[in-house]
Amino acid sequence: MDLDRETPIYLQIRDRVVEAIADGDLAEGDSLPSTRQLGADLGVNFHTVNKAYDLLRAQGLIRITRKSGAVVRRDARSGPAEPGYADEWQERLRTLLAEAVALGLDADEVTVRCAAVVESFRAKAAP
Amino acid sequence: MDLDRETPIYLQIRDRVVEAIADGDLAEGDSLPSTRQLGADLGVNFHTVNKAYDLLRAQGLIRITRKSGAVVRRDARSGPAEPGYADEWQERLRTLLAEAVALGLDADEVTVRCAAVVESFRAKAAP
Amino acid sequence: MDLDRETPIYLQIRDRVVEAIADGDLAEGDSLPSTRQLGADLGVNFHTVNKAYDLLRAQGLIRITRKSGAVVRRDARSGPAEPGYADEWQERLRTLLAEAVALGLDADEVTVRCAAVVESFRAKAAP
Amino acid sequence: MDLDRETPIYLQIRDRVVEAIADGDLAEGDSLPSTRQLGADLGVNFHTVNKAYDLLRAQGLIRITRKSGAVVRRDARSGPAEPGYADEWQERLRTLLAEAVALGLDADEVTVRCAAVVESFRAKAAP
DNA sequence: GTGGTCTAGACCACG
DNA sequence: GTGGTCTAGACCACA
Repeated sequence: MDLDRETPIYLQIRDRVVEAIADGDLAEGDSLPSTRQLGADLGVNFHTVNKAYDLLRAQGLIRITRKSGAVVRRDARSGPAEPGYADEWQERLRTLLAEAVALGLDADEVTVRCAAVVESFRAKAAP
Repeated sequence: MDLDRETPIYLQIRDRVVEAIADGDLAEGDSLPSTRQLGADLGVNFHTVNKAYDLLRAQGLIRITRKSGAVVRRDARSGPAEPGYADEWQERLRTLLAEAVALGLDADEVTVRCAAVVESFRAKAAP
Repeated sequence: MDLDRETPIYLQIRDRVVEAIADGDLAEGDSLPSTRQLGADLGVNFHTVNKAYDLLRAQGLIRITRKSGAVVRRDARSGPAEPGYADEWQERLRTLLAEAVALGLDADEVTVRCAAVVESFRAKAAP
Repeated sequence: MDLDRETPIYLQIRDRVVEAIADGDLAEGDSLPSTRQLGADLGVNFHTVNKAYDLLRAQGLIRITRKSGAVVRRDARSGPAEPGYADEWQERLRTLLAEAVALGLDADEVTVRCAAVVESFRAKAAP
């Protein structure tokens, strides 16, 4: 977690969890650390962790119970995405790719890098 | 331009300009509307447009002169990206793709959509 | 800070911070006053201070977080400059030195004064 | 003259003239092109050139008469600078050098580059 | 309590 | 007529 980055900490935490799920490091049913625990580990306020978990819950990636804390609710194998999500997501993808293209990244280079990222998820999640 | 969105207006404006450049709708040398003009068109304060333009200038995409206003300084054909940019960009790409994968978008589906977006840029910019 | 000067206030603020870093009065990790605080101290609007800090961030000299405000991110000891920066900078140096020479400052005098300034940075930063 | 630069055109014109004097390309008594002529050559309004000449006159580098137009009034050999000028100039020098140092240019490197610029003036002006 | 965003209006610099 | 600067005040996001 890079405390001196422009993206808010709670978003960074969410992003790391999301990537861990995509990587297969976190699978359906796995428990996340308690907010206080993770907050202590990262050196941030547990409210900040709370906010990140809240976001993940809102997206349906985890569920939060008083008893067992935060648990991964879905991963890459848990079934297809919600209808409509893909299109909304592609809008954001389009914005991100446009930036790279406009700034001079070759179209082929962009494709290659997309493929590389996807492969990194596939490779780690498959076995 | 969606004023009721969570992303700041000035970022939305920047994103639209970046996409227009990637699409080829804006090419090197083209003029952008004046800040006051675009502000009036969008129903936002010209300072907000100013901030968007300032960001675009900081990224090297446009140049701003008092005389001719904002002019596109580089497009997809203007030469390679800054060294190091691609890697920084890929970090953000990884985060975005991870979200899709975690939420159940098939890896192949992700690849296909990346390719589709890239092609849309290539198709419009090429001819 | 001279409010009745031709150089914009926000640039004067930036310059003072840059000089403080070069002098070693501000070192990596040091905090800058909050924008509202410094604004009040200087008798200027906090937006003006904000603009100065924004410039410093764009140059990589400080980082800004909502929590801890503005913090010095690099000083003279933080490693080499960006490639290409030195040449761009030398262009500006050439313009400034040319003025002194044209107005009758002896070439030796110019050299001596350059050395004196550099030494003042070295002396204060070294111990 | 770089029309798409952040520095105002009239300042760029002034800077080029100042450098030409420091370089010895323009010597005391030499004539500058008429404002309309130079404006046409550079593709800018002659009022803009006028403003540049006005600045040069204010600094005492040229004199302007209706009859002979703008003429170089002093160059590097025309005698010592005005008292007090050197100190005011050094303030600006300090700001510029501080930036380089803060951004990681080595103190020795700065000294070397200062010397290189001074030498370039000496070499061209001497013979 | 910190910075971020947005609005609003004034005046100036540039060309 | 263009952008640049500065002021001012409001509300929100973050920690």
